Amino acid sequence: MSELQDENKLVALRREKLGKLRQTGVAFPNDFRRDALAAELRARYGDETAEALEETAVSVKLAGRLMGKRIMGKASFAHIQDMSGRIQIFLQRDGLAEGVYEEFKSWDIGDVIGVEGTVFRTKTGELSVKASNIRLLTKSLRPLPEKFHGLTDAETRYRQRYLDLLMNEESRRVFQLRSAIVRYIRDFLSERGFIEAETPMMQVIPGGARAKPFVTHHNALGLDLYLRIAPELYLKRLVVGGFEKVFEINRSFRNEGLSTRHNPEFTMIEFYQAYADYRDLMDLTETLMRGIAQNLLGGTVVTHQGKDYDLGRPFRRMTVLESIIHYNPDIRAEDLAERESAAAIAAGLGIPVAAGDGLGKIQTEIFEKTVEDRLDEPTFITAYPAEVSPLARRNDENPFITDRFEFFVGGRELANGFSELNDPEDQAERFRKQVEDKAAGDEEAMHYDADYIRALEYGLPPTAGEGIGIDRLVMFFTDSPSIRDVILFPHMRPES
RNA sequence: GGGCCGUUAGCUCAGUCGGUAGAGCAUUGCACUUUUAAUGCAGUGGUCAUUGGUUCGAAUCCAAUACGGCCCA
Repeated sequence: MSELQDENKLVALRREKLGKLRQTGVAFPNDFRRDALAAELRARYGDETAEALEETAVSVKLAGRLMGKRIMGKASFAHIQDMSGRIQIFLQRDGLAEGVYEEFKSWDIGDVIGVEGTVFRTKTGELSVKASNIRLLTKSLRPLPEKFHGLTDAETRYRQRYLDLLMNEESRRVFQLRSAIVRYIRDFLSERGFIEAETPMMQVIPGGARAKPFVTHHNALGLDLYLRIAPELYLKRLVVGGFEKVFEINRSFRNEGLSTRHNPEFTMIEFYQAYADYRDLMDLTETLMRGIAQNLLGGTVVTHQGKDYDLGRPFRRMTVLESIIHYNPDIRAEDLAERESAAAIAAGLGIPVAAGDGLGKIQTEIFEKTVEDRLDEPTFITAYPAEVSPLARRNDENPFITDRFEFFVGGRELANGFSELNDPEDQAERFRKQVEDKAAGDEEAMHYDADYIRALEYGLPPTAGEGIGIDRLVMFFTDSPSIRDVILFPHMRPES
């Protein structure tokens, strides 16, 4: 059976129409130029009366996709949608050149058309364009989803995002807001003197995070390479090189499962500032979060999954240990201070404790299990154990912990920052510990990065750095329950 | 990786106790010069995810597989 016969009849019919277009001229013309967008017309003429519009009779050229068609004999209404939104067009047989109206009647919903006409207001008050000329610019062969219910099937929305964007205003809003958030962050840092950098995504030694990497292969070099799990170590090399304020917004890759919070490739911003510490970055983070809300959402209150979060109030700050005790009134500080008693608490919570796990690791796991998802209000958690923070600077008073924070809101970690470890000998020691862990079977443990140590030996100025998960940040600000709703093309298993 | 749920027309969805497959929208034809989920009349459209099993008979019951969703790890 040929592909054509096999095809849906709706498609076959449209393909026939395309065949006729090919015979009569250029089937896919690209000589139409528009001079207006739907939303611009609404903004400029939305408040003008029908009489005023009729008097000025403003001429416009619009282009967009035909999204609705109402034919009433010798007159028709239709809606076209462009990147700014929709607007109605009105056509009368006698207002168009000979035969054009009949052509229009044969066009299909989904076709891309160009319209010339004048702005007016209909009897029912809708701002519209009365067409004086109309052209088919791109024939659409496949029928769009239904006009009223639209496209709701999650799988189709993710696999065929173009349909989702075409049909769902909410989806357009999410990705427009995502773009605005990224731009805001870029401007925010640029205004503060940060330089934007692009560091390798293919790395010989994957570093900067605890995660399993993807492996790829370079044929000419005969070399396995890893897709980066974080840009961190390269950005700090740039600080060594004198880029004292530097940032990067781009993809990292982690070879782990998929969920509503994890996509194998995800976008992070990391930024580093010399002569600053983790407290400076907490302040900066607070300013940034508040700024996004105020500038892009119009106020400091963010609604996420049915709850309101006021980013206008100062964010709560507490240490890992304080938070454990706060959320677990039955756990005593003394019991968290010794490995043995802490391990007993962990065991009681069903957390598996390995022989090699130190007190810091155990504390962190108790924190993750009993506190993280309850950190609803915007909160900085500080004082993470050095054991779980192999790149962070130790606290001056208490070397067991680091000068580090994570930022949580809505029960999710959005950011991780710390004063950077710039002692090359301590860093080398911690890499060696990671290598031991890796040898003992910890697949997420870090590699020893000798070049990074060499860079530190030249001297990394005292620096603070931070990473923010852009996808999760966008989830929060766009009220999206799944990371797939904020990634244009989320990872899916191949079809069939 | 585990548990639960889903997959029926292009889209959104019904489908009772196992008895030859339904609606709305879209689409086709006709009518209609201010409609907006246009309207009226008449049509077309199906590998019921896939494979196997049970049965006289399977969209429906059973099993496996694929893909997806939610929850858990």
